[in-house]
Amino acid sequence: MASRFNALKADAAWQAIWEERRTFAAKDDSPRPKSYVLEMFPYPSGKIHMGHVRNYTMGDVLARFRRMKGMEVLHPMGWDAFGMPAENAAMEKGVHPGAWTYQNIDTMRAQLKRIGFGLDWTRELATCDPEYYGQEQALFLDMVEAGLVYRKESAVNWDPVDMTVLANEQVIDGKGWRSGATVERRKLSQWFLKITDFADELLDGLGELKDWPDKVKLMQENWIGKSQGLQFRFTVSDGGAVEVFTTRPDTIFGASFVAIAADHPLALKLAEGNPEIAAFSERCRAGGTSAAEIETQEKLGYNTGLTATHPFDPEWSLPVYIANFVLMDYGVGAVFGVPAHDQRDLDFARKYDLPVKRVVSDGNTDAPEFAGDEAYTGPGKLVNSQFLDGMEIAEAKKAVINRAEGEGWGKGTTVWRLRDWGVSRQRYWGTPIPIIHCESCGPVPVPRDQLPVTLPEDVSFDVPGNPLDRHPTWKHVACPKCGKPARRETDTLDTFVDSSWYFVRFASQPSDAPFNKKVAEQWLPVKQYIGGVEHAILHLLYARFWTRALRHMGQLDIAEPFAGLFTQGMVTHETYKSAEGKWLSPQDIRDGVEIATGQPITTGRVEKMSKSKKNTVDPGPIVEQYGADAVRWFMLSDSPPERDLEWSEAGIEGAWRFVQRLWRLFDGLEPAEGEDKALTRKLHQTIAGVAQDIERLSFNKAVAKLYELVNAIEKAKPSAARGDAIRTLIRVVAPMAPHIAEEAWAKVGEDGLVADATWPEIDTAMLVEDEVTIAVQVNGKLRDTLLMAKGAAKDDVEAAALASEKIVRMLEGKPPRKVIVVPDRLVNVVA
RNA sequence: GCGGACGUGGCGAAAUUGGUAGACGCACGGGACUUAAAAUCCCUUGGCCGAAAGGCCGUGCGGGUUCGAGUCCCGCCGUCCGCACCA
Repeated sequence: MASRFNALKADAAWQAIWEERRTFAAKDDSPRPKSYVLEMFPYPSGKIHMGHVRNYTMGDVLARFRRMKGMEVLHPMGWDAFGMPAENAAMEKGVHPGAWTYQNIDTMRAQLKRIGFGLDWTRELATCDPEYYGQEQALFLDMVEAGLVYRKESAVNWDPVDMTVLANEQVIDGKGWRSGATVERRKLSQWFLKITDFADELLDGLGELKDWPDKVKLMQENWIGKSQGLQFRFTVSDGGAVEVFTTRPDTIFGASFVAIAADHPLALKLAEGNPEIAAFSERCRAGGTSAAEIETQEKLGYNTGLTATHPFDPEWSLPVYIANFVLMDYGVGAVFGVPAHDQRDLDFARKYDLPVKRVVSDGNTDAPEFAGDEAYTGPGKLVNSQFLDGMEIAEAKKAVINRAEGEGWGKGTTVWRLRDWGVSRQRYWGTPIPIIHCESCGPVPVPRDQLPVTLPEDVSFDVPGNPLDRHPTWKHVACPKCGKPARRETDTLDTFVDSSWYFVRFASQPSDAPFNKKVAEQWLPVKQYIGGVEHAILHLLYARFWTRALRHMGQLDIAEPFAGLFTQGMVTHETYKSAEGKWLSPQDIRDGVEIATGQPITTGRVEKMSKSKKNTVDPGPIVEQYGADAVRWFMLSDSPPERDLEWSEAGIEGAWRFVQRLWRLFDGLEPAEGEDKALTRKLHQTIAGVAQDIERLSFNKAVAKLYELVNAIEKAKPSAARGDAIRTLIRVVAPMAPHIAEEAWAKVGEDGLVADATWPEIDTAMLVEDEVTIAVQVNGKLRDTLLMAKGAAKDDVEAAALASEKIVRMLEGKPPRKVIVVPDRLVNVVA
C-alpha cells in the first residue's frame, strides 16, 4: 500500500539540503553557458503575497529548468527596501524605518525559502544597506562628472499629504500615485538626471528588444513621445516675437490664430499690467488635468489684442490668444492654429468665430471655405497654399522647413514628451544625495573616500516633512573644497534609482566598487526578466536609461539590461460583502453566510487581491497546509501566465491531489518487464513538449501535458517502459515540484540531487507517430476517420477515404467533384 | 478622443503554418469500495432531435475569401488595459 507524501517533512528536509550545499549559488567562473533569470525584487512590506508567489514560481521553474539543461544560472533575490511605507510605519508605530524594514526582510526571506525557490542567497542585497546605497552614491557622482546630472529651480509636483515631490510619472490624473492627494505646483531646487539625452537611443533601442511584449514597447514609445516638426518665429505687433512648434508645417497657409500658454513668458508679461489677463491665466491654471475634466472642459481663449505676422506674408496678421489648452511644458508653449485640419483648433475657431480655411484637399473639394465641425486630418494634396499647392503632405512639410531654414525664421526640430528625471525626494528613508552645499563654492560632491553618506539613526517622525532637514547635527559639515561651514543635501534619491541598477549589482558585487565590469558583463543582459505590467513604463524605462548611461560613461558595455521581458498577470479572488455592505474576507464566511452574524453575504466580482477589498489569501498558512509543491503547481496551472489567475480553494485542492497522485506513482514503482511503445512515445513527446512550454513560459500547457502523461502511466500495464516513464517523470516535474522530485529521486535510488540532474534526453525517433488518424470530410464536414500508416501515399489515402462506408453512402453513387488530400492530416471530398 | 489586447462549454482554458473545436483541469451527475465518512477508482458531461444508429446546430454579431475559417479580410457589438488638450 502506497504511503502518503508528507510534504511538510520533505519540504523542510530538501530545503535544508539545498541551503547547506549552496546548490543554487551561481559561479562566475563556470565554463557552462550563462543564463540570468530575474524576477522583479519585492518591496519588503511585511509578508509575501500570492502575487509574489506566482511571480517567483515562474522564474524558479525557468531557472531550475535551465540548470538541468546544463546552464550556469544566476537567479538572485534582494529587497527594494527604501520607500515611504517604512516611514509611515515609523509615524504610526514609532518604530525606526530601518528596524521595521529589516524585520520584514527576515520574515519574507523565510517565507520565500519555505516555498523552495532555487535562489542564490549568497548575493542577497537590500537597497537600504549602506554597502548598496554607498555604491549608488558613487554612481551618482560618476553621473555628475559625466554631466548627466543638473540642478534646476523648477515647478514640481508637490504631494501635500506625503510632503514630497513626485515625478510626472508618479502623478496620476493630477493626484499623487501613493497618497491620492491632489498635487500642487511648487518651486523647488531639484536634482535631475538627463534621461532626455538618451531619448533617441531609448526609442530606437526598443527595436532590438525582440523578446519584449509589443504592448510594453508601445507604451514606452508613447511615453517617450517623439514628434518631428518645425519650430519657428512669428513677429508680434509689440515688437517682440513668439516661437511656436508644429508637426504640421504643411498647413501653415491655413493658420488663423496664434495661441500661447498661460505660463508663457509673453502671457506673464501681459498679466503684470492687466488684472483681467492675470485672472484669466489663473483660471487656466486651475483647470483640472483629469481625463473627465479634459473631455468636458471648454476651449477658452483670451484675445491679447496683439497680432502676429505670418512668415510668408507681411500683410497677413493673426490674432494672439492666451488659451487654456496650450501647455507650457510641451514644445515651446505656443502653437499656431489651423482649424480646418486640427480638431482642437477647429473647436476654438468656431467658438471665437475665427476663419477656417481648407489647405489640404479631402479629395472631394478644394474650396477654401471649410464647413462642419469635424477637422480633416487625413491625407491629400495641398490647396490654397501658394507655392505648396499640389504637393503631398510630406513633401509640403519638407518644403516649408527648407524655406524656414533658408530664410532663417525657423528650424526643423524634434520635440519629446519625455522630461528629465527629477530624482530629489524630501524623505528620510532613501539614498542620501552625496552633495554638500557651500555658500562660496556652490554644490560640491562629497569626496569619494567619505562615501557612503549614511543616514543618521536618531531621527523622529512625529511631524510630517523630512527628518534629515530637522536633524540637529547631520547636515552641518565643512565644505570639502574650502573648509567653511556648509550644509549637506538633505534630499534623498527617488527609490526608482535604487531599482535602476540592482540587477548589475547582483551580477557582481565587489566591496570597493559598484560592480566589476568584466564579471557583470559575463551575466548581463538578464535573459529573462519577469514582473508586473505596472512597471512597464517607470521602472523599465529608468533601468534602460541607467544601463545606457553606464555604457556612455564606459563602465559597462551593455546597451539593454533585459533581453527578455515577461509581464505576468495578477492573482485574483472573489470579493464578498456582508448584509451591511462591508467587505468580508474569505475567512469570515462559510456556505454563503457571514460566520459572525449568520447573515447571508453577496459575492462580488473577481478582483485583484487587495487588503482594502479583504480578498487576499495569505500564502503562509496555505503552504503549511498543502506543502510548497501544491502551491507552486497551482500557481502554474490553468491560467496562461500573462493572464490573471483566480485563487480558489478547489484549485489548490486539485493541485494537492495531483501531488499525491505523483507520489503514488513514485512510491509504487516496482520492477517489471516488457515494452510499451505507446507509453514510451508519450513520455518522449511530453519531455519535448514540456521543455518547449517552459522556455516559452507557457506553464499552463506544460502542466496539461504532465497530466496527460500521468493519466497514461496510470492506465498502462506494468512494464519496463512504465517503470522507465515513472523514473523519468521525476526529472520532468522537478522544476515545478522540486520537493517531491527530490524525495522520489532519493527513493528510487538515484545519486545526488535531482536539482543537479540533467534534463532527460529525447529520442527524436519517438516523437513521430507511426500511425496517424486521418479525418475524412465531405464538403468540409467531418464524416469519418481513418487510421493509416504515417506517410502513406496520397493515392492510397484517397482510395481508403472513398472506400469508407459512410463516404460511399454520402456520395450516393455520384463521383466526387474534387478530392483534397493533406498528407497525414485529412481528406476532403467535395461532392 | 488616440493606441492596444481580448471575446471558445457551467467555469479556467487548449487547438504549431487555415486542416478532426473543446486537449488538460475545476465543477456537476451516476456508480464501485466502506458499517459510515474521508481518500481513491470507474463512467457521463457543448446544445437540440433520437430508444439507438445517426443527424442538425455550435468559437460575440453580420458579411466575405477558401475544398475547408476559432484562426485570414471587411463592417459592427462588448469587455479590459495604457495614454491623453502633446500642437
